[in-house]
Amino acid sequence: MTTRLKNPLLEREKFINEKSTIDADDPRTFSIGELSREFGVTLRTLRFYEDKGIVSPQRAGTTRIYDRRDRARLRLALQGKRVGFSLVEIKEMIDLYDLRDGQITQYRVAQERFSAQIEKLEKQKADIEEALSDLRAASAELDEMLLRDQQQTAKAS
Amino acid sequence: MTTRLKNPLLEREKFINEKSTIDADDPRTFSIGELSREFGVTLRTLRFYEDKGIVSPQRAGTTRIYDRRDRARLRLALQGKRVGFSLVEIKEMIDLYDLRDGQITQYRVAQERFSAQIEKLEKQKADIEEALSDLRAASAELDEMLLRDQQQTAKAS
DNA sequence: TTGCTCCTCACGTCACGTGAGGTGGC
DNA sequence: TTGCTCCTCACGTCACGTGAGGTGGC
Repeated sequence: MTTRLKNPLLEREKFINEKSTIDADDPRTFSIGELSREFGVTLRTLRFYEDKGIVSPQRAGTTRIYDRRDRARLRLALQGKRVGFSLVEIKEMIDLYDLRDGQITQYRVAQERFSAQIEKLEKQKADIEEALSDLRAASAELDEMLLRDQQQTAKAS
Repeated sequence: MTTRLKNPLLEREKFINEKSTIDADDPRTFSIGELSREFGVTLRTLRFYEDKGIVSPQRAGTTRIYDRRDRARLRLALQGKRVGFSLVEIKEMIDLYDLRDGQITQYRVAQERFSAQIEKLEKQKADIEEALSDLRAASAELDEMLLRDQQQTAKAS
């Protein structure tokens, strides 16, 4: 039997403050407003993520009741977003992770996604660097023109 | 009187091949398909840009006829896009430039837009760098887990 | 007749923002 | 009664992509 696997994104909590421990059996529940405040997202975002199948809160009448699992999935989703995954990609990975059968294929899939995303980000970074050098050059040329223009004006007077 | 001003983005032709000279009085015209091929954009893009007021071709019946001015504006727009300006920002700047009254305030406005955009891009670049280091760390942790997992399996057998 | 180029709707995408209009319990 | 929190539509945003269905001249 393989050991119980942990998701590295779940384990790393540099960006989202979390005081309580992670325990899937904790019966605590949360309102939409509580999660909204805790994670700094709007109510609309939480409802949108429900529409996309990322969270699936219970209902008390029409009011949503989120449990620890919803909260954990939300946390993963937001960390996935930070590194540029789409909500569809995020849902696929979280669902896979939620199966928790510790299959090595799960690692492999995650590794492939991570590598592909790293490549995408590197490409974006290179594009931005190109754009920056273009803009800086254009800006410098504007400065020069302004200068030349002022010199001409001075000479003419 | 001030000297005739040139737009630095217009003068720099590193990315878009341009064999002919720039002459606003040139009577040459272009079909949508010609411009599409020349600039590597779809017909839809050209029609969309017309909708946004970036180009405004004549018509022969229903068929669009683009002139040199449309072509010059399209070129500027695509260069603006490369450095991350929105179509609205692009239109504003091109319209300003098209007035060609050589006002120093025009430089100033352009300079401010350029600086603001440089800051935006630097921010984006920093965000991507953070995302990359997060992803790389997560990826490395995944590798370690896989390794530990395999060692455990080996020990158990 | 076929092929090519052109046209106009108009809905879809992505991740929500932003009202409008209404409910429920303290 | 007021205030707060919650709800469901549903359209808007951004820059197009992607058909559907049709026209016009070689």
